Amino acid sequence: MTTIKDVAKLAEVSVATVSRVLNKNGYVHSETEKRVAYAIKQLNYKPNDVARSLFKGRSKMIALLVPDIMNPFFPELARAVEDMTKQHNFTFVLCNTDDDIDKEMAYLDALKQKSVDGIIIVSSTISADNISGMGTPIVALDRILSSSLSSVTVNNYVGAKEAVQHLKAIGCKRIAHISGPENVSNAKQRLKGYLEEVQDEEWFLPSYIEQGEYHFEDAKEATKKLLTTHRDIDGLFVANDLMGVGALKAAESLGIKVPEELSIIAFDGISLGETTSPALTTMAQPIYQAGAKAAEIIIEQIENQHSFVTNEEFSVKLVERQSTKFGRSSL
Amino acid sequence: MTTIKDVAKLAEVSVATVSRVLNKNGYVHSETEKRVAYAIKQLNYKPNDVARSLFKGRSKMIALLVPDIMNPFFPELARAVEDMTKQHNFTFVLCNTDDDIDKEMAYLDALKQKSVDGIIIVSSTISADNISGMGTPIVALDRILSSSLSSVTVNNYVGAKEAVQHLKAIGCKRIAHISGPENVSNAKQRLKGYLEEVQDEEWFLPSYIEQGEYHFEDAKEATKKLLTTHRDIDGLFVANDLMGVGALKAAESLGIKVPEELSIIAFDGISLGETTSPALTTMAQPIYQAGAKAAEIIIEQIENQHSFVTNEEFSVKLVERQSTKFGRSSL
DNA sequence: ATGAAAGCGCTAACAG
DNA sequence: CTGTTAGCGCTTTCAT
Repeated sequence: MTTIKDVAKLAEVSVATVSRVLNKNGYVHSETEKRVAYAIKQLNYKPNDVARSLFKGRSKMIALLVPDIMNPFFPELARAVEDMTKQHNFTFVLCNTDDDIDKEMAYLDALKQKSVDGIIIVSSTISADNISGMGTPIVALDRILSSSLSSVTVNNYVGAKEAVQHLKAIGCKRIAHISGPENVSNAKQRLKGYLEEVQDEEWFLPSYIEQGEYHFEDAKEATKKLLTTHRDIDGLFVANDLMGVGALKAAESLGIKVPEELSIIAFDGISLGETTSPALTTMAQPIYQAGAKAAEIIIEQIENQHSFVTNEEFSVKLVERQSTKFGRSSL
Repeated sequence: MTTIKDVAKLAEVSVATVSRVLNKNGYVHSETEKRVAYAIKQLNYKPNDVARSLFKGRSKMIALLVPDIMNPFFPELARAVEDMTKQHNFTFVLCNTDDDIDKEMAYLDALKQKSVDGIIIVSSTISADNISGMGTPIVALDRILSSSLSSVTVNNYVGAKEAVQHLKAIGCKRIAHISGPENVSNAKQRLKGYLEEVQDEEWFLPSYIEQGEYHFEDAKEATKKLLTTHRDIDGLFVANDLMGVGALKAAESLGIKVPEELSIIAFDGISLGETTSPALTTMAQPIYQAGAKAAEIIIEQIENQHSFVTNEEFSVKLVERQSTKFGRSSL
């Protein structure tokens, strides 16, 4: 491995001078600089990041912790964070936590020991205590962890209301909800939005709500149960797209036609929703923008050494595909 | 930040002794050990990995480079690598390359500068020259890069043949192929397997092969083109599942019923194929096993400092779902 | 404009 | 069994 010493020797200067040209700071004669640059090229020298990190206490790394890398929502989000971090010359590290507090803490520890500069985290189990005194900038993404932490989210409550309003608008008379995990802030907000829209309807029953994890299979089972007990449901708002395709499958297996007999709308706007038949109507989040924004915030905090709490909330947008159909009121 | 010195001071020993109990090597009196352990707990001390890495020249990190994190195949693969590396106390780093040689080289450089211990790479652009003299163990996964490199793959050729044989067995008379990128080794093998099965059939035409990237949209377009020019095709072998769902969508948009009028079989066995209607028949790879095996190999190479070339090839298995249907011969 | 030297936190001889 | 010390490769005062 070639080190700064080798370069110094070849260029016949001290290591300090090499370091100066490497970091473009301090004075160095243009002649000397040329010699050093030449030596660097000659030896194909690359500075050792580890040594640099040790001295600086910083590593030029940013990590993203996500609960489930197999849910396509998170790769899309990760993609955005990756692009933005790379653009600012940070190395991007993606960590999968299974929404398991132990894994999360293990990662947080490991990352701290590696002098990671900033952490973006999607979590529902971490509390403010867990991260106080980390000494590393942290921003919450997709889910709110604590009011003392910067966050980037979408307006889940309003989006959920709009989803239900859409179902009403196309003529649905009995609207049910497959909700997400109760400990996840965005699932709670989506449920709240749903409730706000339906709780005063005379047809509403608490059993119109079926809960599941943010997984395909879970949603399939939940939907089957729901549709079996309530054959009169003609509209379904599902907490996210991954569950939405599960709901689609469940309806199919029960011989219920979507959208003719049942309209389904979900939430997220991931591309998975475009691959199904019928394609899934959804409240689309600006996923890429959200990820990019989180990255921007963390980079800002890192580079300016501050920690103002910023809370960014994007809004979601109805994307009509084939799983909802206008004119149902004529049934 | 609390360092080894703080612990030494509190325990009233030298830093060497603290280091000894930390690494459980060398002799240390059990009394002293207790004092040190107590001090460590007291201060909640965690050794600084950066300093450790600098000294050792190793970082306890393993990286996986994948071409497209948005293709669900890779998160599944990543999941396996992650589990296995974590199990051996390595930190796992996932990098997205877009199959772009510049990004790949940039990552390889960055990872080397961070003293990453081993790299698992899924690539079709990297050549042996690019990685010779990296000094870091590398293993190729999913795609073969060079005969001098350890690799973990599946038997694409045989799998492809079996896929076509399945279509024949259920009575397909005109079997076409949507192939993957021509520079990707597994796509080439799958194409070869297809050709081997069909080239001597009297109905075979070169235009029964349509090529595309490993993407949903690409496959959709390719399939539309294929099915529009050849209305007599009744069997379709698609290079991977992501493209397979694209093909499904294309057939739907042309009003061609799957599997009644057209049987479709793809390759990979990712869970995406279970979410569509009809669900996708596929040649399933042991994705998790392959990822885990690649991780095992790299860990072996790291821990035993050797670099025997190992080539592991798994076989694939037919998973019949709804996009292929028996009894087509009676048409 | 340049070099010498201290030190980031840790480990591994070496000496006792 | 324990402490002293020399680095790992780099950056940054502090001299000159």
